[in-house]
Amino acid sequence: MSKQINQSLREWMDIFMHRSMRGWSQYAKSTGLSMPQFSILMQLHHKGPCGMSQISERFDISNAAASQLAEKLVQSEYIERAEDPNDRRAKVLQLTFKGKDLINAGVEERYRWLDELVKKLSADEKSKVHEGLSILTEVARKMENSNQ
Amino acid sequence: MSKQINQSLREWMDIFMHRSMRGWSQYAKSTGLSMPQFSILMQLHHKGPCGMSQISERFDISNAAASQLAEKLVQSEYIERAEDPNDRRAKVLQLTFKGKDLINAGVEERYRWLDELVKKLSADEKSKVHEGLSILTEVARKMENSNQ
DNA sequence: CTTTTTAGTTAAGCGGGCTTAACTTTATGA
DNA sequence: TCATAAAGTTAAGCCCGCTTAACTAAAAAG
Repeated sequence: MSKQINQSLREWMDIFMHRSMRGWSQYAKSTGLSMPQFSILMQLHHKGPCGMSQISERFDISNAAASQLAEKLVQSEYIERAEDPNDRRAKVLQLTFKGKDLINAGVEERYRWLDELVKKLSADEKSKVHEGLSILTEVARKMENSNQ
Repeated sequence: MSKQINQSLREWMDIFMHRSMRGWSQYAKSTGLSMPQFSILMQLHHKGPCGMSQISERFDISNAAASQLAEKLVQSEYIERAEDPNDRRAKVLQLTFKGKDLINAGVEERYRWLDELVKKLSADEKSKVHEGLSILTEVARKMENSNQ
């Protein structure tokens, strides 16, 4: 049994990860942004506003590199860089509307692929998939939160 | 019902994609390879041996760029570049043992995270997850194959 | 059997990401 | 309060990926 579930998780991961990584990098390319720049937008989308140092930690680059990347994103109006009211040394980075639109369009594209999948399922299959995924998602979320 | 399943697919995608993309890019970095180089290894891992032109098509870069990237991977012994016996203009790129090891280690790392997840599930939950994922994987595989 | 097309390589040059080093400004602590 | 640490910025310089252009060699087409 434990063998079986591991097997199905692995197959699923191989297919889905490859597919979606390809999708994201193609989308990033189509926007004209480099992967590092695009990844910062994704990070802000996923985790919300943060400071410059969180970016450099998250991507394991120097503060200088983070600052330069952020500068470009500010120039192209995908993010906003404001002074942190609690610490005037620090900055708060967050997506502008333009930035949010860009990411959301990418997310939608990915969703569309999922929708195609769902269309091919019977009602019974849908409910089984739903059940399985809900379980997985919930436990994954718990793990993410407890790990930090 | 269709609403529900879409919802669960989306939540799941948001969490898992973010997590695994972060994992892969950190792993790529830890190997000392650039993302473009690493992606070529992933592609060969996923789809098997192929020619230079398939690489340039897949990543939407020029033949020249593909050739240069491949050259570096050959130099560092992650791939092998041989003449195609059926067409002496063409080359066949494939992973060496060293290249396979590198990718497999990354895959294993990702699997380990999944295993952590599975540990937190009850027997009943495991079987439900297994059932749902098997359905999804199968339909996804069919779609991949029919799309090309 | 020539002509054209296809697969790949090589070199020059551009632009981007990253690092280190030097600097400014603000917060913290002895 | 004065020294030190922390958050960001800026500039110089390196490496890398990518493109275009010029090329070789082999296959396909006429």
